[in-house]
This record gives sequence, structure tokens and C-alpha cells, in this order.
Amino acid sequence: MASQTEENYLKALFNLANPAGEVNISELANQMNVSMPTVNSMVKTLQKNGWVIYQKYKPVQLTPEGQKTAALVIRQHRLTEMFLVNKMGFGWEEVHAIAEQVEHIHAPKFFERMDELLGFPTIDPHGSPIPDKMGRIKETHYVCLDTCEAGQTVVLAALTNSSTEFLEFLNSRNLSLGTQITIHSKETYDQSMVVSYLQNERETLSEKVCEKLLVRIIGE
Amino acid sequence: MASQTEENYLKALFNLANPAGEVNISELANQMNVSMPTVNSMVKTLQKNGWVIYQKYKPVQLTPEGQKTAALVIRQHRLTEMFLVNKMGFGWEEVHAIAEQVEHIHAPKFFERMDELLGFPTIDPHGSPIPDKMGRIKETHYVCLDTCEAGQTVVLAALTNSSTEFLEFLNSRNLSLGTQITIHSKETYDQSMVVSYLQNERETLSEKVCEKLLVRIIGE
DNA sequence: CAATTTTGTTAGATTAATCTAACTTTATAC
DNA sequence: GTATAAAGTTAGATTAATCTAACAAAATTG
Repeated sequence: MASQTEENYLKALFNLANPAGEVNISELANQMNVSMPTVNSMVKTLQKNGWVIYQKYKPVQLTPEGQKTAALVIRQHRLTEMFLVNKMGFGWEEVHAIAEQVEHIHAPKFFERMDELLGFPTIDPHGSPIPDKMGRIKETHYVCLDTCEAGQTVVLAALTNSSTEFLEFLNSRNLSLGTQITIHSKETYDQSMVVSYLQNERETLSEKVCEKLLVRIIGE
Repeated sequence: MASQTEENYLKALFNLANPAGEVNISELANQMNVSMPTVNSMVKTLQKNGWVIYQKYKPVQLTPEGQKTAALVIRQHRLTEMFLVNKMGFGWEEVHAIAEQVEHIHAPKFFERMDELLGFPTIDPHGSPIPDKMGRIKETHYVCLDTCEAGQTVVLAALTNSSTEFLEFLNSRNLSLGTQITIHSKETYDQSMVVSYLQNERETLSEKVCEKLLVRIIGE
């Protein structure tokens, strides 16, 4: 059984993997906020446990078992976030830090009860997909708002970043998942967009914000 | 901040303390399932952190800060048990193992929300008192069923032991907190009691069971 | 393509939590 | 009140997770 530390490395590997499933030691060190030698020795441990494939000076890759273990921790994290928001009244900006701890609890029934009470949700409060009990993830195909064009109508579906600061920014602008947004114009100079939604008739969203918003296009 | 391991030692000290607040190294070793040298070194660590008073060859004692820290972990444990039973549909025999993990989460708001959602309970599903936010415990004064006499009517209020096996035994006999019990006779030979409650007209409870049941006397 | 920079590895130390073996102090018991 | 038993301590080792310093390989770049 993976230790909490090992689970955190597996999660990081899962999230950092490029299309080929590879992660560099330095990327992992950076993500985990530890030194490269620490990652080097941890990767050897993960390999001994059958969770990664690794050869000196090569990038690391999760094995299928490593992927499944990682996905199940991510499942517990996202179910927890959903439970905190939908059943305990927390704001979407408050739940990450708590879920980082709860995700490591070893008690399958605990998370199965959450899942049931929530009605088997498929996405978390930030729009990220919740892996199923087998660790499979249903891929979603949203587009990034910054690739959309003036005239289109879209619905906010997910975020590529869920930092507290960004979530508080979205709260301050009354933006939440499901909000229907109409794109009025796109500034070629700085890629900012003028949009409207709900009561907001004319809101400007910077490129920095637009590139973090994933949407479904529903019109034009 | 206490590590999970330290929190577990503080809890054990809190629970093992005799009326003078003292705990022997061997008792603690036994409770924690570790060797005496391990306890010896851990007790020195706890002392460095100001949680215990300790002198070579003397029993250990929690300081007021140690007591408060322990009580707050116990608070989190008991609130969690109550939440699992009352809000998530678990049986009282299922919650201990999960609460042992959840109690170590460092997120005051998480437990405050549980407390609110539960309506600020003062006892857990096994009748044990829930310490308040300051770590204070409201002392309850129940009597042990084995000290009761034939003819008395009592209400089951708490348990002195909450092992899964004992809880499953109580389930099998339809006994739960709040059940009103009438004592018909007490066998002087083996201290067993013949009692009635609910639909059960004639149930025999062994001494081993009676000594684990705490009751409020309500009649005769 | 040689020089430099970046990335990765090895070696060795540290801290927390644990162990066993050996020794010491305190308690128990004739 | 000494002998034995029980309880407690010390010393030294182990494992997991981390670090820094020094070195090696790979990538970048003039």
C-alpha cells in the first residue's frame, strides 16, 4: 500500500505526464517542492513497488498499476471536493487544501458513501472529471476560452487552474460553472475579451483569465 | 504542530491517565503496540514540545497544553464518528477505523462544519462525550449496569468499550443507546442479569456484557 | 564541435519513528 | 532484607524521506 508521500508522487506523475506519459526528474522535483536527489531516490522506490518504469537519465513513466493507483487517489480528492461543496456548504475556493488531506484516507466505504450521497458525480466542483472505481477517466473535450471567437456563445465548463486566488477572482466576477457567456469582441493586441453573462453586460477578461477557462460552445 | 504519531501518543496518554494523571511507560507501550524504548524516546520528544512532564523512572503526565491537544484530537475523532453515523449512514460498529484516520486532518473549518451540521452534539455514537473547542469535557455520571439491582429500570447511555465485536453483539440483541431496560434478576453465581427491553421479554446479559454498559437509572 | 549550461546521479548526512540487546533501577516476594 | 522479577533506560541499528556537495551525462549554443 502506498504511503501518503508515495501517493503524492504518483498524483504528480499522473498530472505532469506528457502525451507519451513521460515526466522529467526536474519537473517532478519542481512540482513536489523537493530536490532532484530526493526525486531520484523516490523514483527508485516507486519502481521497486511496480508503479513506474525508470532508467538512468531517462524520463519516468507510470506503469498501468501506477496510473490506476494515482487515478484512485485523484478520485478520492475530487469526490471529497464535491462532498465538501455540495454536502457541507464549503465554497469551491476552500476545498482543495482539505481534500489534499482527506484523499489519503484508506477506507473505500467512506468514499463509496460520498459517491452515493452525491449521486455518482462525474465532475468535481472545478469541472475536472472524477475517475471511476477502476481508475478510468471519461475524457471531456472542452475548448479553451482564449481560442473562441467574437460572436460565439459558450458555457463555462471547467478550469485549467483552481488556485484559491483564481477562484476568488471568479467569485468576485460572479463567474461559476454553467454560466452562459457571450463573446462580444477579442482584442488582437493583448488577447483580452469583452464578454457578457448574467447581469454583467460588459466585462473584460484578460488573456491570463481566458486561458484558464474551459468552455462548451453552444452558439454561432 | 503535532505529527500524527505524536497525536496518537497524546490520545493514549489522555485515555490511560489514572486519577493523578499518571501513565507508566509500559502501559503506554502496550496501548501503542510499540516497545518500551520507543516510548521512552517518544516521551522525551513530547516533553521537548511541552506536552508532557517526565522524569527518569517516573510515570508520565500530560501538561495542560498536552491535555488540550489530546482532547482536540479526541473531539475530531468523536465528531467524525457522529458525522459518519448521522450524516453518512454508517453503523456505529463501522466508524472507529475511519475516524482514527480522519481525526488527524488539520482543518479546523472541516470539523466546525461537521459540528454545525450535526447541531453541536455533546456525545458520540457510543455515548462518549465530545470535548468542546477549548478541549474541555463535560463529565457525565452514568453508572455501570453491573452495579444495578433487580427491579430497577435504566436507559442505556454509553459504552465503556466500543470494539467492533461488542458493537456487533449489541446489534444482534437489538440494543442501542436510549434503549430502556428493566432488570428482572441478577444471578449471584456469575453476575449475569435477566432483563427485558423493547420486544425482548427475557434476555440474559453476561457479566462481561453488563460491565461494558453504562446506564442512567430512571426507576425504582 | 567544443564550451557551457542544464539535468541527473552518487555519496553521505539528518530526522522521525521504530526495533533488539544489554544494562540498570525499582518493585515484589519469600 | 536479599533475591528475583518487572519496569525502565541506553546504545546502536534500520527504514523512509529528506537535504547538500560533488560529480557525470545530456542538451544547448555560439
